[in-house]
Amino acid sequence: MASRRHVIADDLRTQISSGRFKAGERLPSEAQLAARYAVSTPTLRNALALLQGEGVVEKVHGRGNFVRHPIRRITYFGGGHTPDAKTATDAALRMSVRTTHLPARGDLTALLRVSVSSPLTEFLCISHAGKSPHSLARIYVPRDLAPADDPNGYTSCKEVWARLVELRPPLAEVQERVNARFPTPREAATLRISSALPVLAVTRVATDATGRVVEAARLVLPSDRADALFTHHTMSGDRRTEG
Amino acid sequence: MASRRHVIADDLRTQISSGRFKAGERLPSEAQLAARYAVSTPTLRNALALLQGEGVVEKVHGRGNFVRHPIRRITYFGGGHTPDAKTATDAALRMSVRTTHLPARGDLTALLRVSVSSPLTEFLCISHAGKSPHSLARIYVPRDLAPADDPNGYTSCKEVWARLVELRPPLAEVQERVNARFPTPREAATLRISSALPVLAVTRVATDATGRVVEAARLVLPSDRADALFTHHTMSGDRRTEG
DNA sequence: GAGTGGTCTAGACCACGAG
DNA sequence: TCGTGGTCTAGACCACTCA
Repeated sequence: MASRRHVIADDLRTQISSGRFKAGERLPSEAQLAARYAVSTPTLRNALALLQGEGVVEKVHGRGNFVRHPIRRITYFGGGHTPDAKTATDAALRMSVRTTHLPARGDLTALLRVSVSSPLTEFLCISHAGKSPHSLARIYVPRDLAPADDPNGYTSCKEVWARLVELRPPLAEVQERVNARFPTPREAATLRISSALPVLAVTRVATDATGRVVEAARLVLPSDRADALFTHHTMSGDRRTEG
Repeated sequence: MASRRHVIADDLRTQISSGRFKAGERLPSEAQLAARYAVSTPTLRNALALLQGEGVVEKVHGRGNFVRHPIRRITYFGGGHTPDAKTATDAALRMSVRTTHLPARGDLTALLRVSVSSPLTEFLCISHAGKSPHSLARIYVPRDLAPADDPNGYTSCKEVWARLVELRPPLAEVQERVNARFPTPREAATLRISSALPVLAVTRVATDATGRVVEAARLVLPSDRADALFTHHTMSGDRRTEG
């Protein structure tokens, strides 16, 4: 009982992996493909949406559907690594930062465990690879732990993070909650992805030894270009409950 | 530039959160809602798909769309916890296990770092809450680390895991790769979810002190009912690269 | 302006669930 | 059998990209 879109997606996938369509190449237009498979455009688009979700195909509005270069995926490393350590592993990634000051409100108060209107600093980080954005991070820290405004502005993410780490106490715990969802229209526009492409949403909360939340972050990773990787080393004597 | 489905989804969401539609209640049929909002059925279904992705609405084929009971989400705990520890946190969860023996093939050989046709044992675990399935796990272990077949069969997951843990050396590292994708048709049927609902896919690889892979697992968590949570404790002197 | 994908329409037919 | 959701059709119109 395979639906039509799956049959078409399977056929295109094998044609791509067999080299019939090469990486970076543009596929025939959706209208042509629909005619070739004798289906309507919505059905063909559903098939392409499957391949897009697998990271095999990339849709670009107004230009066409393109075969993705294989495994140009970025990996988010969880477990205490900062974006700085993350980007260090992939030098090809550019990252832009925008700093804003704002009062705590809504669910941010619960995340950071601060009272309403408590002063916060937001870092809006967008990483790019080539011309298209790859991931989006909104990082919140209490104002007193954020670097003072630099009249020159911070040009690089690295610079901001170096100052941030200077200011704050060592982290004791990093907790990351991960789920899959669709992007908000705003996120889809910022990341230039289809709103039908699921994203990996990571909510990261870092606390110091006193239990104070020193950083909360909301990361949005498009599923077609990013994974998250969590590594846990079991120390001797630290065997978790396994029986 | 809010698309129609987002407007409708927003309206329904506020009606639900305001108590206009109560938890467990059935929404009007899609045809009725489409008429009320003066849109076509596909558009209304897109709006419902958004709410379904948020876990606000649950679709049941042949019966209707239902308002979900709030936050009946299960959490997958990453970082060295086994399913046993996971289920212990939520006693309401039933879990069924099916054991199969199979030779290593395809990407399983790479995951477990064994040669092709190397003997493996697969545990297919499906957790249920109430009558509907909640998550799916395929766990693979080398045959020599798997408990021998019990003529009585293992009735509970707990029993299987107790035997499994007896047999294997203590874990040294647990690595979990997480991404978001759409379920395969098979997964969608097993979990009784729509194939348009994204799932959280976790690939877990556990190695012992010698570097041998003692367990590989593929977990599928429907995004409307499950999160994954990773907690990392920074030991003193174990400050990760942060500068 | 030509060609592309993005969204939507107003139906059709099939598959599922319950009485 | 009936009402439900699941899938699909054959268009339409708008937004974006590029020459």
